[in-house]
Parts: sequence; structure tokens; C-alpha cells
Amino acid sequence: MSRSDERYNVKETEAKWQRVWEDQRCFEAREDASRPKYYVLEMFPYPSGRIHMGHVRNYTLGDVVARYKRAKGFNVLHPMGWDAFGLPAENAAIQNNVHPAKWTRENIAAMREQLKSMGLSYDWSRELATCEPEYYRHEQKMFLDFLKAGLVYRKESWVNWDPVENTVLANEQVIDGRGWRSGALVEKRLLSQWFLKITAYAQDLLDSLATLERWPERVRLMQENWIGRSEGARLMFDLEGRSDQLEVFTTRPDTLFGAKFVAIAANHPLAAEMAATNPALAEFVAECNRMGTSEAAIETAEKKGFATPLRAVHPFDPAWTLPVYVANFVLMDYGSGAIFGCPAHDQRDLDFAVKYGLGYTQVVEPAADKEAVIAALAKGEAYTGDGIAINSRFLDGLAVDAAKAEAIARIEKMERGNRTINYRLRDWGVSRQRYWGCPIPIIHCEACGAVPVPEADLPVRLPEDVSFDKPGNPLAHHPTWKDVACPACGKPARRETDTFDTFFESSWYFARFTSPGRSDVAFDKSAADYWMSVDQYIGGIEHAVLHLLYSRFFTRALKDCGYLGVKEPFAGLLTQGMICHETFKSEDGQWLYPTEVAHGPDGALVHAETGAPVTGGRSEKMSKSKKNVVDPAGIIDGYGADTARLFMLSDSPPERDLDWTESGIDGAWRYVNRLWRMVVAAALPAPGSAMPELGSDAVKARRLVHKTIATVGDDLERFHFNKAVAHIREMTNGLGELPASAQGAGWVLREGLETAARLIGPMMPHLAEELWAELGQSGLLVEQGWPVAETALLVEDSVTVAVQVNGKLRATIDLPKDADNALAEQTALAQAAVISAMSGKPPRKVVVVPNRIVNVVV
RNA sequence: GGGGACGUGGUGAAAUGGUAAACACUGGCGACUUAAAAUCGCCCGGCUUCGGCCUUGCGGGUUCAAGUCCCGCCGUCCCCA
Repeated sequence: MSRSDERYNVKETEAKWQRVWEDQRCFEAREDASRPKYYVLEMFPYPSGRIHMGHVRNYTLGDVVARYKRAKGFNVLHPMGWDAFGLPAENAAIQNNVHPAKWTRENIAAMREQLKSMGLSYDWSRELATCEPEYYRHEQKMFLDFLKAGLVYRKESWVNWDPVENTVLANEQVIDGRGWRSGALVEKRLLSQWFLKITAYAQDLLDSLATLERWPERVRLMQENWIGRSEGARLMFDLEGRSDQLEVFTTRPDTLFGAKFVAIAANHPLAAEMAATNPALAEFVAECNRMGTSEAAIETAEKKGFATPLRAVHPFDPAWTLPVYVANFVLMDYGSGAIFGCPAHDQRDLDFAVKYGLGYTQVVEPAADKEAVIAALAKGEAYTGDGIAINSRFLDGLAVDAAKAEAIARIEKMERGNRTINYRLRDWGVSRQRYWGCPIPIIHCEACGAVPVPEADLPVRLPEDVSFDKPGNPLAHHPTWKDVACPACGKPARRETDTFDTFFESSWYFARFTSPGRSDVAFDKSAADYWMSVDQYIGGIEHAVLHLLYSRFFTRALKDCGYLGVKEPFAGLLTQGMICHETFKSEDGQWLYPTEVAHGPDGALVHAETGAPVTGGRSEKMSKSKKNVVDPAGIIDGYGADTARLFMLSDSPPERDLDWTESGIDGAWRYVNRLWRMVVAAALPAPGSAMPELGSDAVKARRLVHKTIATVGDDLERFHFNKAVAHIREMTNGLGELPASAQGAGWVLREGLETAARLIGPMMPHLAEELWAELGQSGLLVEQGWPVAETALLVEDSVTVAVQVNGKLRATIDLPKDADNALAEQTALAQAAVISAMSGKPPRKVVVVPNRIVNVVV
């Protein structure tokens, strides 16, 4: 049997090279000031127990970058760990009676093996899991440092409370006002919670977005919107018959003379005060509290108000008073929780004014279409555009911007308020009434209040002897854990039973990776200063706002507390698209797994077992609920990691959604085998032999090889992985066409195949390593540098130039490279097709773009 | 309602303002085979009187030249509300 009849043994080969890389510790990183560093990081996974296709894509992308940069001579850090705290572990505990710690650790072990089967170039010696005290003890210390730095405070805050589960729900766990699991009507409750002062960095987080040049524009825009800076004024309204004042925030002080009412939030202190003696108002407030806490829920709800007996005095006219409403669309958390309504120039205010018969006065007039605005107002459409102030006394005649400035100047002069900047961004509430998270290192003492746990007593360990048979937080009903002496006065006190939001752990893990072995400190400052920032971060777009914004905030806070020297955690960001798959439904409308579907004799979709007809639906994001999932384990088992990796890279650019198709994975598999066969079947000269005289076919093939080196390098630099694959395939197609009889063919084929092995190295590392060995090379391919193109071979001596007549292609001509324009023009005009297209008319103008195109204008 | 992205063959896609559809997938035809699989070769945007003509969601514009830039629509998706 000749070697070309053998089959590529994926399983054996992939396992072999994974073992070699591990034995030789190829990917362990250490600081080395003599080489440029490159830190590539993929978003670490939640240990659900099995990897899914999204992971495969994410980690393949990261691995290509890591291996490519390694070959380019960078000192690469490429670590992996586990985002190991979170609710699913508690759900598993409740459903399957397994302890969250055990469940999590077993899942990690299973997923680690799956990741290892992908052949990823991780430095596994740096692996971490955030649920281990060795990790979370450091964030307890960070919290205490933040507390000292004035970045932490405690305040009463509204939460969604599930009265059946005795627990707090996130907004997305509230569905139509009910708990997602219990179905109970969700209540709003005030709980005392810990907050991190992210708003202290709002302006810097906003301004620095401009420096993140290697972030996708849309992510920067999303963060900008999220921070939501608005310029305006805070102003004080006197209240008729009362001594206190009402603070109002507005972005439109220029429309003050169009004010028709003042509205306050349902949970404004003034509303609470009045509700105490007014049952109808109390009922209205309660109704508002039953709505979701999200802004979207509030915005889509019908605008409702409750007229109070109060009247607010217009700041510019003591004789002018306005009714005060409690309104469901005013948010206590935004601005001061009170607004004035100018119906003519704000749609929401107009809707409200129409509903309650408050009228409107136009105070801004556009330069054109005056009548149109008046007509629109009559139809209930507010005018929010630019214009000139009218009906506004001393502001009359001023443009909107000038009127704003003048109004603020007057307010400041009267000491009734001032210019101010408001952010939509709120402080980060980090308290969670959950068990499987990092304990908040605080002790509550009746005498001393909230006392930080002394640093010597860290970590505050999560007790493992907990039970999940009662609803609510197991920490809160643990018999002894929370009983502790107050560190300040020594009297009996109790521990904080809340744990941190799990975004806490993921806000600094990237820094921990720089020196994960340290137990005394979170990370070594010099190591962090060497490796940080992450040069390339890769993950899903779903983290565009929260995780990335919290990490940016955390890094700033850590910097200010002396932990490290940079303020931006991620210098480059790549957000990958989702993995989609066709959906299938049976006749009775049930979703079917792709493995349950087959093609019938006539090609129609049928159920694999019953043969019943199946309907194919559009391709959608892979999800368990629609069953359109493909398990990576099965793919890797059947086709190997390299095939799966190649497919992930070849068809679509990384930021776009990727359609998983069975035929696509087959195509990748065929290419893997084709490359392998090309190498084992080739009759080649010995490695390193001198280049013989080459015939023209061999020279052409060799040019292709070197051009491919150049373009693939360029493609990888720009993360155009699909193009890199296409260019490599083009090269191997070209090598396949080189006749064996061509002069010097064997030598060029060897150079080409060696190049192919090296270029596919980052994408299909096992196959590359195998081909490299098969080609008789000693040493590992992973230790080879990136190939360098011979520049002399990149320049062609002749070029094909297109000839257009009036912009339409009429001919192509071959010209020497960099031929002068006169020759190009002359040759172009002599073409028969060009002459006939000109139909006897003289050229009016001839545009010559050297080496590209000649355009004859007649 | 505001902001943004995108729209190219049957499909995934490619194209510094300069020869639209590279590279693949699917499909078709053929070779090898007793046969199938695998593999290899050829074809594959539309129309055509075989000269060509048309074609990048629709309509305008800028330019010698527009898939690419500008304006206006339509559609899809995302973010914010």
C-alpha cells in the first residue's frame, strides 16, 4: 500500500501533538523584557459542564491570534480560567441536590478536557477559578481598599422581590411582573445594599473611549449611550405654603416659560410624605412600584399622573405657580427625581398635558415651517427642534443654545440652581442575596454599624455546609456562620450575608492572570505592569456594555489604589458573531435536533427514525430551546479539532454571524485530508537542498507561494481569517496544478508545502505540526518563526490593465509593470474592441492609472 | 421615537473609488470503479438574434470611473428609549 492510500488518522495525530506541546511546556509564559509582549485573552467561560459552538469559535479566534503572534516573535500570554460563581450552580443544587461547589468543580474538570481536545495554546499553569478562596480573597481586599478610597457606600435601594422564593430578582428574571420561576407577583422592596461609585469615573470612562482605537465603533457608541452624559441645569422650585424647595433637573432651561406642570417620581421623598396622609396617592404610588424597574418598562407603560394639592412656584416669576403631579414616568434615580413639563417641546410632556388638560404654550419657533409646527402641536406632536425663543420674556429672540445659557446665567445669579452635568449611568449595586458568590467582607454591629472585616481575617470563606431545602439565601439561615464578634467593640455581631454580583470576579481576572500564583497579593504589580493592558480581548457582543464597562471602571479604581499602572484593561477588542443553525419542526410543531432530521429518498426533510415529514425553518442563533444545536464534542470526535477550527474561520468574518452547516464541516474535512495527501504523496527533494534552475511554471508557482505569505500575514494582522483561509487554499490549488514534469517542480513544491504547513499553523496546529514532521523537518513547528516573503518575488514584471471606453470595460492589455502612460494609452487605443467601441469618434480625454486601468472618454 | 450597522449569485462570502462575484458550499455533467464511497476534471448571476446586452435593495447625485462617497426612500438587525 502506498502512503497516498493511507488515511489521515486525526485522533491519534491530534492527541500526539497535544501531548508533545504539554510535555515540552510550549505555551508557558514568563516575563521577558527583551521581547515585545502580547497578551491575548478570550472571555472566560461559565463552567456549565460542556462547551458549545460559541466557545469553539471564541477560543479558535483567540488561539489563531496567540499562535500567530508567537510565530511573529512576541512573548505571548494566553491564559484560561473559569467564571465559576453564579446562579446555575444554585439551581443545580436545588434541582439535583448536589452542592454548588462540587457541581462547579466537576463541570470545570469536564470542560477543561473538552478545551484541551481543541489543541488551544493556553498556559494552563495560570488557570484560575473565581469560586476558590485563593481567588476571591483578593477581591474582598479590593472591596476594603475601595471602601477606604471612598469608592464604596451603602444605601437603601429598590429591588424586585420574589415573596415566594424570598429572594431578589434581576430585571430580566421578572416576566410580566412575576417571578420567572415561582410565578409569584413581584414586589418592590427597599433593601440596604452596597454600591461601587462607578459614576465617579463617568467622565473619564466616556472621554477615554476615544483612545480605544482598536475597539469596534459600535461598542464604543453603546458605552457612550449607556453613560448618557447630558448637560443641563438643576434648579430649585419653591413650594407654595412650604419652606422646603423642590430640586428639578432639566436639559431644556430655555423652555421654562412654556412650563405647565411639575412632576415627581413615585418614590420621591415628597411623594412618600404626602402618601402617608392620602390613601388615594398611596395606592397610586403602590401601583407605580408594581411596574418593572427597567427604564424600558416605564417608557412603554401608559403615562399616568396623580395631581397633588401642592403648587410649585416658577423660578422666574413668584406670581406664577404650577401644579405638582406624581408621575409614573419620572425616575427617582435619574437627575433629582423631579422634572418640569413643557408640553410644546417634549412629546412625553405633551401626552401628559393632553391627558390631564394642562394645555401648552409654544416657546420655540423654527425659522421655517412656523405653521407646520403650530399644526403639529394641535395634532399632539411636540416640536423638539432648533429655533428662536418666543413667549419667553427676557429670552425672546435668542436661539435655543443662547437661551439655555441665558436662562442658566439668570438662575445662577438668583442662586436658584446652577449649570450641571447629569449621567444616565448609575452607581453599581454589587449586593446579591445569593449563596454561590463571594462573601462581602463586612460585619454588622448594633453599636458600631457596618464594620469592615480586618484584613488579617480575610478571606471570609463561603461555608460549604449549607442546605437548599428552604427558600431564600442559605447564608442567611446558616445556623452559625453569620455569628461573629464585632472587630471594633468585640460584642456579638453578624456577618453580611449578601455576596458580590458575579461581574465583580470578571472585572479583574485579566490582571490576576499576570501572576496567578501569588497568595499574599491579588497580583504582582511588576507582572501586571509588564503584561497589561490586554492587547487583544475576544468575546461576545452581549458583554459590550456591562462586563466591559465594569472592567474599565475596576481597572481605574485599582490603579488609583496602587494595584497597577494602566487604566484601560483592553487595548484591542474583537466581538465575534453568533453561531446559527437551521431550525427544524416536526408535523405537530415540536422543535427537532438536527441529529433527528434526515433527507428522504426524494431529498425532502424527514424524521430520521419515523420518516415523518419535517419542516425546515430559518437559520437562528443556536439555542437549547429551539434545539438547533450541534455539540462540538461530537464534531471534534468525528472530524478532529482542526476541521472544526478551520470551519469556524473559513466562511465568515469573525464579527459576523456564522451559519453552521453539515456540508460546510464536510468541506473543511476534505481540505484537511487533501493537504495531508498532498504532503505524504509528494516526491520531494531533501529538506534544505539548494534551489535548482526553475522553469517558468515553477517560477509562477513560487511567486504564488511568496505572494500568499505576504497576503496571509496581512489578513491575520487584520483578523480577516476567512480571507487568510481563501488565500491559503488558492496557493494549494496553484501548487496542485504545477506539473510534476516542470523544471524545478519538486523543489518549489517542497517550499510550497512547507509554507502551507507554516501558514496553517495558527489555524490547524495539529495538522501543521504533522505535515512539518512529515516533510522531514526536525524540531516543532510551534517553535518556528513566521515565514518571510522574498520581496523580489512579490513584484510582477508585467501587469494586466483594464481598458474602458466611457467607463465600460472593453479590453484588457498586458503591459510591463510601471510602463509609462504614453505606452499604456497607445496600446489601449490600438485594441480592436476599443476602436469599435469608440465608433470613429476621437478621444476627448484618456485617464491612465498606472498598472490598473486606462479609461478612454469620447 | 432617537442613534447605529447592514442589504452583492441558489448559499456563506470577496472586491485601497479602478476588470463585480476571489475562496468555498450546494447543484449539474464527466473520469476512475462490477458498484458505491472517496478522489480527480469541467460547468454553475440573468438575458441573448452568440455580435453582445443587463446585473451589487429602490430613486437621485458627485466622478473619467461608484458595490464602495453624498442625499432621499424601502427592508433587516442591534443599541437606547
